[in-house]
Amino acid sequence: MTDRVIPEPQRRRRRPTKQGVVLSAELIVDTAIRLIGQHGADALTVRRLGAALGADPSAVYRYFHSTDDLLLAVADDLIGQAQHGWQPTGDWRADLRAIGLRIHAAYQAHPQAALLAAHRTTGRAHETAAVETILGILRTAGFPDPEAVRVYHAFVDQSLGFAALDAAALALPAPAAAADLQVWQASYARLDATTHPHIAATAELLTGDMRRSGYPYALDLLLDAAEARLRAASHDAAGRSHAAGGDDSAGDVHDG
Amino acid sequence: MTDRVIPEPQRRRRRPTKQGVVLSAELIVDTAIRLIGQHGADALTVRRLGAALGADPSAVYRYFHSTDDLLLAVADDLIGQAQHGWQPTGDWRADLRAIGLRIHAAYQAHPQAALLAAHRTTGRAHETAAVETILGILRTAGFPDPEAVRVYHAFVDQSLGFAALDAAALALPAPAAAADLQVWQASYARLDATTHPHIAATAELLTGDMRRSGYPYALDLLLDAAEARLRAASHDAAGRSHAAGGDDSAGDVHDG
DNA sequence: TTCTCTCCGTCAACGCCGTTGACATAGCCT
DNA sequence: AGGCTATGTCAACGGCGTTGACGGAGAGAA
Repeated sequence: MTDRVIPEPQRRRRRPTKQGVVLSAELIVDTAIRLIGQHGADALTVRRLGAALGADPSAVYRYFHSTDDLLLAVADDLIGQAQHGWQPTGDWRADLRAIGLRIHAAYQAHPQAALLAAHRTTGRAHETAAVETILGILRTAGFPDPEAVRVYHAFVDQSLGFAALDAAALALPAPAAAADLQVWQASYARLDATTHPHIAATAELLTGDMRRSGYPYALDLLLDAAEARLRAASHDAAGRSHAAGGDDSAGDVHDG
Repeated sequence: MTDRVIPEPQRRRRRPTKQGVVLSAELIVDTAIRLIGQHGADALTVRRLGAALGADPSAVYRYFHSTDDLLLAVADDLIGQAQHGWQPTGDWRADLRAIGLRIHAAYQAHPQAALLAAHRTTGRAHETAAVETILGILRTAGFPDPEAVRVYHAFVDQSLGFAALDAAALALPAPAAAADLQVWQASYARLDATTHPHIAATAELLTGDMRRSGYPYALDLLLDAAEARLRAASHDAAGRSHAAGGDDSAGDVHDG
């Protein structure tokens, strides 16, 4: 059997399962998300999903080609969730910060799906809308196009990178997650000060900080640097009509 | 059987397998990395690993408690590869930049393994050495401890996040990778200028920039911002003994 | 209403997987 | 030379994703 899936809009017959449930792709996706949220990432198996649905596990294959296909469908929901209800304020820095935090939060909410989604380019409506929004914020703020594109790239990939990293931590099987957390308290907090003086000196700060995501701070650093480059670019443009463009590192803010 | 593992340094008897191979933790890790690199992340199963080693699959459990334990060893090995042969120059910014690029490069060299390993905290020798080195660079440069820890966290997670993201792109099956790349040229380059004006205006720059990793640029932004905060902190410390600190976060540096 | 077609839920089975208990033997220490 | 035990091997368990075959149920046509 090469393919037992019929696209959702073409479905006509809805037949209840033995336990009286009427299946649909949406119901299966929702149930999968609920399963992951309630019992952890490793709770998502086709057999358990079938049980949670009140259907034979193999019925899922009438709606999705594979578990990967199902997870991508879950992921597709995510992109929309990150943008849902957002409104621009006109302050480019505040807007970018809000978008970054929303992306991060949306992926944290469904880490298992985030792991698959973070590194794919879909080209679908939600994604292109986000790209357009972010680019628009940067260009309207006054970033020259080449710089806007570079900042866009850094911003998006940093957001997705952190999202995937933090999601991966959340998506770990329970014992592995516990082990990772223990490492900081059990291992790093007890390293010898003679062999690891810097860790020993900051152990308490470290264990406190590593509990949290490093993303908000890293995001602020990125926005700091972008703002500095924006100022340098506009000073350049205002002060001189002939060339003197911001070089690679934009090191010098040669103005008052 | 609760535990059949004996720590590597305490091993005395080395007994060849039926096929004449003398096992060791190092050999198993190397074989695992080779397996992953040759046949993808899914190729790492205990049974296949045993076959590749020329040993019974269960022999692996004489060296690692579980596959997760083995994976942590793989992760630490990658960290070790990144640090191998590196020497500090004394210039904190150049040193951090070099370390970041090395981490990124080491993971790119084994993208399939990087996907599995990038988000784990191992607490093992190579990892603690790297943490100690990076913290040392920051504290020696003059970052106050709380700031040093935050910058460390942002720096490391940024490196690992980008490494994982870029590794994922490299590790995609060939057709999927081609599809992802095509999206930028086929989909984004042809979006309607009326619905997506910013994308349309920068399409050429976008397709050019998205080919490359955004990490080097993002790293420079992070170092820019860190340098600015370092300067602000030392000016504060030098110019004023009473408080008046930087507004944003980093409020109290009641140290020194 | 009845007939027909085919969708789709179900069952059973396949071949993987990680892991573990029991066993045997080879290598080291005395 | 002999014993201890570390360590490689074997067999088995329960779980996994997936698929082929089947039959009952729903919808449209007459």
